[in-house]
Amino acid sequence: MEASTPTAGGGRRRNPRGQGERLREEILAGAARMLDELGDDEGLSLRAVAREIGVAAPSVYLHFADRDALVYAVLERCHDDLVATVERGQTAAADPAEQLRQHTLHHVEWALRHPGLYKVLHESTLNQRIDMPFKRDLADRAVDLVQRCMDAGQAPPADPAAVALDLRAAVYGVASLRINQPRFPWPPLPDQLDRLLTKLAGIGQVIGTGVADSEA
Amino acid sequence: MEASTPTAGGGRRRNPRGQGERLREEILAGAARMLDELGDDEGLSLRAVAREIGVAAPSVYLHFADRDALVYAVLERCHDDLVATVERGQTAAADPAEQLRQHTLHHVEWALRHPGLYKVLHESTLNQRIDMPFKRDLADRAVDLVQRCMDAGQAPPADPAAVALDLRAAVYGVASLRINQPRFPWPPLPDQLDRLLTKLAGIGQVIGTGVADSEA
DNA sequence: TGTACATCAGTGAACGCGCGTTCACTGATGTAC
DNA sequence: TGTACATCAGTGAACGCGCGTTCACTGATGTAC
Repeated sequence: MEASTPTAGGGRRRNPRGQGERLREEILAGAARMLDELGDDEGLSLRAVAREIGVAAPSVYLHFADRDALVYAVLERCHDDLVATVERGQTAAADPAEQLRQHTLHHVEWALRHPGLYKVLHESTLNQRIDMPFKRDLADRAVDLVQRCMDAGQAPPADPAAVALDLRAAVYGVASLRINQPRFPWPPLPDQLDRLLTKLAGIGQVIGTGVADSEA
Repeated sequence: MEASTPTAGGGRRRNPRGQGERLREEILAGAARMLDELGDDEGLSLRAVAREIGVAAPSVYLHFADRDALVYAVLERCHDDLVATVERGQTAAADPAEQLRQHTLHHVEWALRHPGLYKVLHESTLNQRIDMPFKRDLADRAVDLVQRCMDAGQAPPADPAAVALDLRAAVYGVASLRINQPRFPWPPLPDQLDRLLTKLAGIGQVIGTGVADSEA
């Protein structure tokens, strides 16, 4: 009922006093949308973002120091969303192995749902210019899950950091290849991920008997 | 002795009649150098390439229809070089398993030597715009090697295409992560690759006894 | 209740720049007669 | 041997464009007195 529609009729109403931060949100959302379409941070122009949300170009400077700061903010928020999605996806899982499975699956599914953003997050040249400490979050959670699989006897004992690292490389590789070569006839995702989990972490194998049983 | 130096003293001598193709080579080499430094095809400008090799910007059009055509040509040549390097690296190998090992190792080492080019080859948005059939070459060779490992009893029998696909994802993931996050303390490359070959393809395991022996 | 002032949320015009691409040209070298 | 012509390997100037960033500004809303 409150007529707070800011983008009614092509025009944009200025935010009320004290609500200047709303524009920040609009800029972030617009930039995220455009980055996801572009798949490359070099292609994103400040002016295009301003145009997209119906604001003058200099207005962006009210909230971001420069283009890099804007892209960084988008990526931080973007990574938070990825982590939240992965977390949500694994709450229903009964045991560590199933949690790791869901973690991996939801990670790649998020990537395929936001291919451009995933690319920018992991492959943009911004990575070389400045580092993004928030990225360690997801990596740390994966190490933790692998550790818990081992503790629960659902994965053979090994160095959890090394196993998680190999898993990370493979899972990222799967996501990135599918995004970058969308025309290639990739096999079903869950099967491939289960195969990788089994082979790289020993998930799904019966532990301690020497018998390797891999039934779908 | 022949004073054919084309870039002596800051100036560039026009190529002799019938040797117009030489400029094409210079453009390709210059563009490759710049792409390797940029790591992103969007950042490459035609004018910058021309400037780099000391030629007027319109001269590029004598050999390439537009910027995309230039980048495509660089990437094709670049992939050929990668394949040749990998091939050369595996000639000394005694058996298929060692060939696969060398193939993988030289692949990633080439990537780390030419990080920007590897990125552009696999991650540039040009991939979405046009496809690069020459890329299938390396993938096909990997499938072939896996098949031969299985035939030689150096890897457990399985679908070679699936095994090669998983290996490809993991190996690409390893290379790409190391390139995109150069500040991360990655473990030694050969160890990680051997681990992946063992786990994903079964290389280095004793076949047919049920005993999984993984000794370095 | 009035009014001067401060603050907030932006805007419009302008700057200098590098870009992709086009166009008509230049000048050296070969070739036909 | 001479000369007109064709070809080749480029070039210089210009076009229109979108970019990041700056600057002084505007106009609505709150606040002190």
